[in-house]
Amino acid sequence: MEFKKFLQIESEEAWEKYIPTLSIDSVIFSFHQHSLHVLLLKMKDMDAWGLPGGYVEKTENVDQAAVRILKDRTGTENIYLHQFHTFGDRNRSEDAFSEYDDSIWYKQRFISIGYYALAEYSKVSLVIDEFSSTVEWHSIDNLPSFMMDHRAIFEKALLTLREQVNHHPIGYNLLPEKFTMPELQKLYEGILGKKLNRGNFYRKFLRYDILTKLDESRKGGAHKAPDLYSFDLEKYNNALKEGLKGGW
Amino acid sequence: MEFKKFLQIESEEAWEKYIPTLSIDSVIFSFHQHSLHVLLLKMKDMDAWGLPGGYVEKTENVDQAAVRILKDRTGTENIYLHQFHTFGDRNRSEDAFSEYDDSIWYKQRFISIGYYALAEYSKVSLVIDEFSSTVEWHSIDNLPSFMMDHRAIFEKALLTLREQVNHHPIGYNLLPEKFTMPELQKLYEGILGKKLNRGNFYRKFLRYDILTKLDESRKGGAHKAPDLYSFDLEKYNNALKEGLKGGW
DNA sequence: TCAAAAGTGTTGGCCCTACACCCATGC
DNA sequence: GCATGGGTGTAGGGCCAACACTTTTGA
Repeated sequence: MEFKKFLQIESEEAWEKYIPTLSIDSVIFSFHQHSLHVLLLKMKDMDAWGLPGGYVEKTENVDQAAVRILKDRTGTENIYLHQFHTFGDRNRSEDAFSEYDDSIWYKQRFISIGYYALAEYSKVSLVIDEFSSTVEWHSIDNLPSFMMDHRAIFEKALLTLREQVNHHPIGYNLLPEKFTMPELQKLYEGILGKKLNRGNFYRKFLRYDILTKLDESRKGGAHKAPDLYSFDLEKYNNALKEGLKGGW
Repeated sequence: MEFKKFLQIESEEAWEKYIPTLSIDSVIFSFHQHSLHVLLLKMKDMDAWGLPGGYVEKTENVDQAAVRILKDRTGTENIYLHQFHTFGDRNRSEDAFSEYDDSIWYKQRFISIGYYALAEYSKVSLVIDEFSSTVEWHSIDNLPSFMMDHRAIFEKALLTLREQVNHHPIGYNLLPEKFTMPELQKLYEGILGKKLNRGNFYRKFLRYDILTKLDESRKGGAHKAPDLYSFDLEKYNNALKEGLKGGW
């Protein structure tokens, strides 16, 4: 019963500090081991996994709250963050905390503002919170079962990412400073959920004229060593204003 | 002072009925007289104009609330409605109702969920509410000054419309059943904020293969009578799933 | 030397741009 | 008939898919 007691105490503080009825859920993406990953927490007294989230302090902007929550979980606030949808169905959180008293903060009806974040894998150090027993990256090709409507929130985030891939600096924020064409292509295939033609992808991206080819290649792997590239940030940002041309 | 008294009474009801801190603002678009219009209200004791809005009842879904609010203002609930952004800056509503007591409902800090609506002009009959002195369509090329952050909310709605023009049934919902190519083009030019080449627009849209050419033309105007078209709803919806191809 | 991955060449088709031309209508 | 706007023709270029070929690497 120790955890229940803890929740009771936290609950009292929450009513003082936060805007009621309102929460934030973050879908934090990263890219490593050839695939897109999403950050998930396992709650201490639940079987299912959930997205990292939090609440909005009475005196802070909603966007600031999202940054704060993200920093608490990843140790860094220098992460690309974008609001994508607000989830307001009446019953979306009603089955959680069913064994608790109705007056507990966590048992409210929450309207949740969804943010997606694009994190560079190597720069993130995962931080666990008091509510969770585990915090882990999960490949989006192999996800566990989610609590409440978090599956739908994740799906909506991925769909939004897909729609915005030509207008937002998605490649830049998910890849390390230096990367190869095959890595970039894998990232795009993960976001779009389909295979792309290798040669055509290669040339299409070069045609955008937003990459700098470096005088190095990725040694160490088997087979031919691929060239390394980085983004030309000025050209990249200019191109994104108009949107990268052509569909996927 | 009659209006102030009225607000006091409404305020007490509001605390009972609605989720606190949360509001909805709607950007209702229509198309007529060759240009995009947006529905605006003038508050009774303010100079500036505002977007129609409302609050979420404690027992309804947020999406349902948006439909209800829209119906109250337009007399119909058969309107395309889409959530586009949530506005949560701490100070966004702080200068409104400054001469009222802090305990009044309307003086809370509101986080507002923005919806855009696409209304067919001829099917809407404007309904005024008790807070407003005027309700009017305004051409987006000639807008008055707005209250609070409603200008930013409108801009964000228009930008979203622009980004989603290939994925959402925007033409279908803003035009009457039968329309001409020049009308369709004007609509697109209004949304995109730029002129398009006539002949190329014409052929590009025909190539989508989502229009039915009718055996009629729009008589009565000067010059050559343009052909009338309507959307082939089945083909249209299929095409939108993948998104209409090509940029603007 | 061989398989596999990376880089590059090639070809035909489609769409886009730009501009030009014809057609229909009200004045 | 003439100005105006609507419908259509056309030539050039760019992008794209598909596929094949060459190069580089580790085993």
